[in-house]
Amino acid sequence: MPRLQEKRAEETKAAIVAAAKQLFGEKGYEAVTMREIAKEAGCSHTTIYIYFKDKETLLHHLSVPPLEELRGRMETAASEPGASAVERMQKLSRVFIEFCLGNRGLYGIFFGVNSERVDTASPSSEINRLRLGLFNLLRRTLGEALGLPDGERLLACSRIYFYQIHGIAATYSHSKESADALMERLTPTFDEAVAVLMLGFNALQSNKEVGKQ
Amino acid sequence: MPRLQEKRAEETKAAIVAAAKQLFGEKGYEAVTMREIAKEAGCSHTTIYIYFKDKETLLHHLSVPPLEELRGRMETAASEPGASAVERMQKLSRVFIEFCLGNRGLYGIFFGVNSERVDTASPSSEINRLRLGLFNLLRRTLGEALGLPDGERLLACSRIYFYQIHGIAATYSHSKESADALMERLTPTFDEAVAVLMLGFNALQSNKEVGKQ
Amino acid sequence: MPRLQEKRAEETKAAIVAAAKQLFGEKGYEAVTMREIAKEAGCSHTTIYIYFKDKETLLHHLSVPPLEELRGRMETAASEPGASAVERMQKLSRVFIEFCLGNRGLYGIFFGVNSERVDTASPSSEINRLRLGLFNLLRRTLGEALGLPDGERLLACSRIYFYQIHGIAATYSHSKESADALMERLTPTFDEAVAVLMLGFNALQSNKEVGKQ
Amino acid sequence: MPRLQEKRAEETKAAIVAAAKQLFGEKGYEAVTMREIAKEAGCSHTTIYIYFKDKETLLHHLSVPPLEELRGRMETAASEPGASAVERMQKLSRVFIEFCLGNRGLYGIFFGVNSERVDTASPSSEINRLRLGLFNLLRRTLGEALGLPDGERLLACSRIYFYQIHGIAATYSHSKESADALMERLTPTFDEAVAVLMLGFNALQSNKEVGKQ
DNA sequence: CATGAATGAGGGTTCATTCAT
DNA sequence: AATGAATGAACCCTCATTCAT
Repeated sequence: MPRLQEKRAEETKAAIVAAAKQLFGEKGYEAVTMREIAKEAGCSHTTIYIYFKDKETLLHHLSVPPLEELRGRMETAASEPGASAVERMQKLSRVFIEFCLGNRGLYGIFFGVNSERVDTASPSSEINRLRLGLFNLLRRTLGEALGLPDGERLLACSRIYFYQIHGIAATYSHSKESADALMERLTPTFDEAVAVLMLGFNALQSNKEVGKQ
Repeated sequence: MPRLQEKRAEETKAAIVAAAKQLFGEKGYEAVTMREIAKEAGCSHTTIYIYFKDKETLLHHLSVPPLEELRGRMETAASEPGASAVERMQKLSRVFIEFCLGNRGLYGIFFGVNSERVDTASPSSEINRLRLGLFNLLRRTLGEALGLPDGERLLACSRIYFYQIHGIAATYSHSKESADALMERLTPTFDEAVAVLMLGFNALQSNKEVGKQ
Repeated sequence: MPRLQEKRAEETKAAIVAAAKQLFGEKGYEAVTMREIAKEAGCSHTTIYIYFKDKETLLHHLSVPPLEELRGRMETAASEPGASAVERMQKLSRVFIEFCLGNRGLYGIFFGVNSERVDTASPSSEINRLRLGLFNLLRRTLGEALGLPDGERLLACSRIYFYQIHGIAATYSHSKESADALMERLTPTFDEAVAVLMLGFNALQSNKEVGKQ
Repeated sequence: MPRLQEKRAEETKAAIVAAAKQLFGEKGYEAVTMREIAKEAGCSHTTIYIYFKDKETLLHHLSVPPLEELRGRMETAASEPGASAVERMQKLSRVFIEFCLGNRGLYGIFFGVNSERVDTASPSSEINRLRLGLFNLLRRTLGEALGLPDGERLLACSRIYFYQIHGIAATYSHSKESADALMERLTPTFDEAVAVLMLGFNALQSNKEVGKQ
């Protein structure tokens, strides 16, 4: 009954993942060394290679579950019943922002980086797939909220919307304040940002329709 | 006649700065080596150490002038006569975005960075001062455009505005497309983003005023 | 009933030896890892250490049987009835060459080696013994083929003969072609090499006898 | 006048080359580490990278000059006036063998290895070119000595000849005796080997001609 | 002023080997 | 008997930096 050993192994792996997550988050992918991660995880640096083929693989194993959880939470927020369009978008945005602030530096890895590796390998492309999925979810939800069909118009609005929440995350992703503190302090601002955008989108819409007449 | 030597020295220093600016801009701080900079500048890598204590110092000496130039250009844009409020903000934003995309790697340094080093050294704080200056310029201009007095209200709007343009810069700061190509392709979107925000701000204003009545 | 266990153990050991033999043969000693051997043998890499103190020991335990088999086959070839002297030597050589090419990496270990380790351990000396045995077999057979008594003369001829077949083996021991392919393509050349040597030995003999007269 | 520095640099480089030559020779390419070489050369291991891009480059820079010198010496031997065919071949062979024994382990690198890298890069291919050049020189000289035209016949003879001298080199390339000692002790045998081959080639020739009649 | 030479610290990764189960 | 977990030593290589000229 090698249960005990198995458990130990999973603990080690978890410790590695946790350490890597924290360090990547704090200092960025490149700046973190395998040895640092190992020390933080309380094991030898070679042990990491038992569980992860290399540094990049570690990163990706680290990135996928959180991103999938984020997707789940965003989907929930997007389909919340009995909420106005604006409220839904605000919830969606809060979920996204909170995730980014809770994962700090990792965030930079998810949404920055790697333009040059998009095409190369599979691990990276899985992240890209997830990224794209998030963006599509955003677009769909925004389309419903604005009553816009798929198309250039909606795409442009989605981009603008994405810039906004991406900008929020980016702005605070290096702050020393905790995610909780930031959320508490700034949620009104974030909500207002969403409200402003929605108002603006609608106003633009009206203008154009008026223009058409 | 030490004039000649002095001049030569100035030239060398300028070459180093230019090379570093370009390379940091293209590839980011970490990815550039001192030897690369030296080769691009046409001197030995040891020469760099004559003018700059170390790599980081070089970076900071390098960051200030572009940021100051940016400030200048933004100020010009902000005070352009005979332009509507929206147009002024759009110009301002384009200047900012173009700068960020044209300086890629540098951009990450100006607006990302270094929570842990903000307090350490002085050069960093100069960057912070400049950063703050830019934000104030933005706020002032936006205040004028919206007819808002200084205060919480304007601050919130400025933040939201900043998120937007920061998000734009962040989104494309890792793209492989050239700054020019990106600007050509996306300027309409960027302008629209500004327009949407302005519409939204105004709409919010009206709502509130209506609410007050 | 420890019989069953013992049998299982024998099987495992045999599997390890077989795997190691194949892999060392294919890729050479250094290029093969213990884990590779274990995987090929269908056991854990730690199991290997139950049967063999370390990698080197495994190598030596591995080397002896093939060499003994080679000796057996060479003896058979040497005493083939109803064959001319030249044919016997050709057969003998083919057996040797085929063995070397079929065992590639191993070959280098048998005949290359390790000047610095010859004296260290005993296992090596067993290999040396076998090596010597092979050489003696060669000499004896050649002596019969040439009608030469033991002595300096025969020794010199044997050496020359050995250089030839050793050279053949060495030449192709790094080729990527399979042993079979090489044998098919080059057997005529190898046979001719032997024929040339035998003709040469005989001619030399005649010359000397003529000289004596 | 940086002459002094230049001189120092060349000394260092020479020391590295010498150390690498010795160590590669003693222990083989793979078994030698850059740090070992550096220690032997009396410098830091990073210094090696100033002069040589990487380990393989070092090897090749190390291999080419000796091989070219060998070629020169073999050409001289091949064209020695007033020598019989056999004598010329003997001289040629002695030069080759002496070189191999004098360069021990390096020899294994020149004439063993790297079938798999023949196609990859340039450095390796330069060695291959040299190797081929030597073989062609051998073939040409042997053709003249035997009065054979270019063709399959000569090619087969050349191969057999090459096996012989390659076998000699291989046989003693791991011996602990010095090159000089070996040459002194075994030159008669080597010469005889050549003589036997030449006799054999000629005899074979006669046989065939007789057969044709 | 400017440079080539030289280095130490450290990067990711591999591997034979040991330990606890 | 057999295994998975874990490790330390070592490998090749890079880089910012210093020293002597």
